[in-house]
Amino acid sequence: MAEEIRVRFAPSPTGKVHIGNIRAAIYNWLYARHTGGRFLLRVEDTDLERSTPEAIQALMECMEWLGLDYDEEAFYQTKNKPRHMEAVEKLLQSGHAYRCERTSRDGRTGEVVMFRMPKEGVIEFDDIVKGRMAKKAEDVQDFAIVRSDGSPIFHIANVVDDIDQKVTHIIRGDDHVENTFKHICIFKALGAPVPRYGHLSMIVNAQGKPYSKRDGAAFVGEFRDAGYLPEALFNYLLLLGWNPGDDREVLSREEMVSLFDLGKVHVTAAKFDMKKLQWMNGEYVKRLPKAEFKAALVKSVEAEGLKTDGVDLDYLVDQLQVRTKFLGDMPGNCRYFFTEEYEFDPKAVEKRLAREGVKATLLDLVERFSKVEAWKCENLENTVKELSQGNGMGPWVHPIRVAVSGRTEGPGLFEMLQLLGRERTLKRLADAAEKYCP
RNA sequence: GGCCCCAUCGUCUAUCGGCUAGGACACAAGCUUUUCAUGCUUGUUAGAGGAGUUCGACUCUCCUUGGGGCUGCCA
Repeated sequence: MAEEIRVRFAPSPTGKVHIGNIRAAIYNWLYARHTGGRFLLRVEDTDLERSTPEAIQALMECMEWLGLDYDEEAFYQTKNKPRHMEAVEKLLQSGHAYRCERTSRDGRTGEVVMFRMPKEGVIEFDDIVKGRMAKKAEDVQDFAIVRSDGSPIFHIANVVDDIDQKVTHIIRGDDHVENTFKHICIFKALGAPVPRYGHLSMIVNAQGKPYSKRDGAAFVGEFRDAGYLPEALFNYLLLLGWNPGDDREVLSREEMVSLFDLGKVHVTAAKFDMKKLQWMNGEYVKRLPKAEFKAALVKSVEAEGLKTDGVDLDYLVDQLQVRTKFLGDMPGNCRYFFTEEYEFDPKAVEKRLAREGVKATLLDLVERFSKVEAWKCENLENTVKELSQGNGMGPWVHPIRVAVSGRTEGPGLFEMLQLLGRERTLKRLADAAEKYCP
């Protein structure tokens, strides 16, 4: 039987999950799901100040939001400290480590434990994404594995945890390549099998530097709060460094799992393109089941303390879904359907209402619309068509739109009027004529 | 400075020696049209530079240039 593949996502719970980090999680998850292996979570909570229960909670929420479910119980690094120290003891006894007086960068002096690097030979490994990697042992310095306060340092904790969690493939950020040469030596010194490695390129900004919060939204939570759909973020991040080999871009989770190939992940850094993410989100919003979109609409409306009574929501969804790029745009882009306290865009008023003759036009429309028998968009459209006599409906359509919605864009005008209903339409036309027209 | 890695449209990318270099985002134009979108059609834009290998190189090799990573008692 083939060895079971076990990968892990090992974030430090700092309260916010960076997109570069979550992309590593995505690739790990996909690799595990594709190969039928296990995706493990290890919380590297050794930084006691930042590792609060709230931070861990936030991390878990981000993973759940993206559908990154993990197998087995979450592993907490702090709980494995005895094992870290056991390993250190073993290294000390075998001569792979030694105690040493040292002064740290920030001026602390004390006795630390150093790992002894081999002094000759070549350390090499086959990186699943970067290919053959090699480095002369002499180019890697000895490094500390236990602080002067007795606490284990990342390098030893990381390796011991990977051994204890039986991790077979370590898929992590590019910034760890240099560490890998060190870690391989630790695995060997401990007599443990060296796992396979795959190093992921970084997500960078327009300047080619690592993408950070200075460049825009950089944490998963920010995208969630901005109204991005988890599947859209997931899909976009996946495409940033991998593709199925054909022109498909919008992929279902099943397709992703079956097509994903770690060996085809790109070596080069990828620039984060918010515009394309936005497009991707629009694709997912369009594909959302109507019921789901409707639920989001209702939720957003009620969140503002408004009621959805009296509005044909299903018909509104038909009109709205195709022109909504972010669920977060609601209810802003359709607020006027649910309240009489909708805002008027000053520019729209200026251009479409505050003109000579518009008042008469609107009042005339009130007259004509009130005679329409069935309040259906076709009938309303016919009414205006009669007025325009085939010369274009602009002179009527634009003022009506601004009068009833306060804005210049939105669903088809007559669909909009149908949704608003006769009473509200007539009142809004009359009120706007009074309030904004000369 | 030292070590490691990388290099196709503005961006994400296809190409695994045969290329009139394809797709997507963005941008522009057109169609549809009452607006904004959607949808459809079309267009502009790419192989960093130089050697070599080869019948043939974007694809392989080397150099140069440019970019990035690492060089902690951070992870």
